[in-house]
Amino acid sequence: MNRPSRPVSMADVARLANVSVPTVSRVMTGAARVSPDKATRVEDAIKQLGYRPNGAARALVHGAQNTIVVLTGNTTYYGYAATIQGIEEAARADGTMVVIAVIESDQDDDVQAAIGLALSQPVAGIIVLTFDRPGEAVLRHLPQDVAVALASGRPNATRPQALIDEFGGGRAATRHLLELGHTTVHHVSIPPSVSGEDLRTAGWRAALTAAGAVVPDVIPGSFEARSGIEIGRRLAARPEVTAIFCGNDELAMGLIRGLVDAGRRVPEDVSVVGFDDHPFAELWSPPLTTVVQDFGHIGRRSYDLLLEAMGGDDAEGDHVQPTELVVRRSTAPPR
Amino acid sequence: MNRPSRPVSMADVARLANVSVPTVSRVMTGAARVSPDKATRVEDAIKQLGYRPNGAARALVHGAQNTIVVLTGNTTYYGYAATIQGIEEAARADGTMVVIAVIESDQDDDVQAAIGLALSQPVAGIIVLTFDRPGEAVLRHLPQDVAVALASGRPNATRPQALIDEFGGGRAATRHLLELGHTTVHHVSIPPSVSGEDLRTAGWRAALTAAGAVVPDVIPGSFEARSGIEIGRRLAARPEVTAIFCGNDELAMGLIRGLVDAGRRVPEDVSVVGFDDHPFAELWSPPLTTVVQDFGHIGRRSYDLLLEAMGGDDAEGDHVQPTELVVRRSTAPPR
DNA sequence: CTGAAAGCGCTAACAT
DNA sequence: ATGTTAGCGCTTTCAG
Repeated sequence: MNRPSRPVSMADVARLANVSVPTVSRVMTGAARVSPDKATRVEDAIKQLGYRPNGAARALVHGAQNTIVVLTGNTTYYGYAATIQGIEEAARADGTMVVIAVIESDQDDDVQAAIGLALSQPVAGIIVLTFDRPGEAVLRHLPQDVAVALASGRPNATRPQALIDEFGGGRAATRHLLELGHTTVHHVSIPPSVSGEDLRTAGWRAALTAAGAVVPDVIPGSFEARSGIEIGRRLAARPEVTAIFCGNDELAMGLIRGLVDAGRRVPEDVSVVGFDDHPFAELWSPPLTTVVQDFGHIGRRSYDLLLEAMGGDDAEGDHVQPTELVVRRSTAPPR
Repeated sequence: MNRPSRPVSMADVARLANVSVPTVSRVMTGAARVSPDKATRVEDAIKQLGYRPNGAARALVHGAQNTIVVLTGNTTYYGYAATIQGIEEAARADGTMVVIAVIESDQDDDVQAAIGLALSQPVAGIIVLTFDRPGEAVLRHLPQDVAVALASGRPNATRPQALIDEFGGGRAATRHLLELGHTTVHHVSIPPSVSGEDLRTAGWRAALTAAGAVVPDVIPGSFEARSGIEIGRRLAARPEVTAIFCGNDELAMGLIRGLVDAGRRVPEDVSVVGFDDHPFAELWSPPLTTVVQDFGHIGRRSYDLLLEAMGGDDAEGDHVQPTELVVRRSTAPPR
């Protein structure tokens, strides 16, 4: 494996093809016409030397145009992974590279370190996934002089964002349960991204209030199924709990698991609704009623918004992506 | 949102601090001592101007040292996401940026385009996730003059790689089923990364052969649960099928779903083993017996190997990560 | 300890 | 059409 003495530069190509460096550049970029004769010589030389342009040099000349950074939470969570996949698809179609920077802490110095590292790259713009606390922390530390777009569930007045209608989703889920005849709906929440309440929870509360139903205490959960299991076991002991709306599908699936383990039947004894339409939601037993959101679309959309922002348009492209309730078999009227 | 006229450069800082540009550089990098007086002035100026170093310029000077590229398949698959997470953690601890380039096609031109784009970045090295066909295609197109490490399931003589013992895992899963008393074990395979057989399948075959058991035809599946469901429904009609080893957990969970839908009980009628230990495997009903692999470890390990390769060490660091069978409740002796 | 000068690889502007 | 010159922002000599 002979590691190279020195990478092949444009000058090497020029020398071999017997032309000037700018001519090679013109052949590469197609910025100006080159005589067919020289063009061929250049192309041969490029092939022969295995020349690849140096992105750093290009970026130096006209400020990076083809790399963006995605600031995200733990990418093994389905929502992040799927959103990033959407961003990546859009970017790839555009010839843009995507740098992933994971930020798992909301400590100021961690966040600042990550941002600093990301911005020290030749970067054209940033997409922040603000689905959680670290995401929100990033927003507080982002310099003003970079193009930014958000993919998020919480409206933010100051940045263009691809927004999921979390409020509407939470409300729809709750209404569905109410319409089935449940007197009230309990709620297991995901950790809020800012202090206070996340919007899924707010939608739940609004639906309950509008219907004049009792609003039970929120049961705080994590993002993970494991916490759902435990909560399910606990709730199984409370016969008055007949309908539960969970902040995400992992929680809901875990909850069902815990409920069933403890002897409750779903949906006969307890109805459960999730949020996200995780790939496994449909395969769960029972198949999970949930709020569908198109993460891929959100990702692609946030990329488009970033492009606009990079173009200097101050178009506050608030675009709210509607959610849709999918009724499967984890919900039924109370007995 | 006043987008800046021009980004702040080191020269701006130097001017404001009344020092020369190299002095600012020295303060930033700590490459040489600077008088405390000037150092303070420089630091103040940096803060005041919100100066951030330009990575492209740095990369131009001494060839990118702090960005690596990960070439991967669809990142919404758990295995990829978890491996990438491992790489990212190791890289972050090291102050290295990670560029994700997704390659979903194994068409030569798609692969080449993606590689070209990735390498036009100022990149120090590449990690290729060769769990699938596109991953293997990448290997054929990778230039010789970049540092490369692989995270994969199939040994490759020419590159350092963090290797999962897929063969051993497949064999262990099959043996387990045989030891329970099943006369043979059927196999639903994931798509092989190269023509021929993947190593999970090979391990299955070896275990069967060693035990003198009949080797049934391989049932080809995809990576997704959906295909498992369909196969499960079909297999439910064959009472002689009492034990099935699936190429991954998604397939296994779908398979169980299909089996149960069609009236077969798991594990009473049919035992099922998966591969990967997907986060949901444990939560499935019944909890899935599976082969655990530590993707995070593989990711971190491949990063270390890349570092060695970048250091010029030709250490063919073949490191085989053992797999471990976890027996849960989806397997039992045949009736 | 510090500034001046040179150069990383490329592209844009200017002359031919 | 093509070569020459300059310059992107930074680091690294090299003087002093």
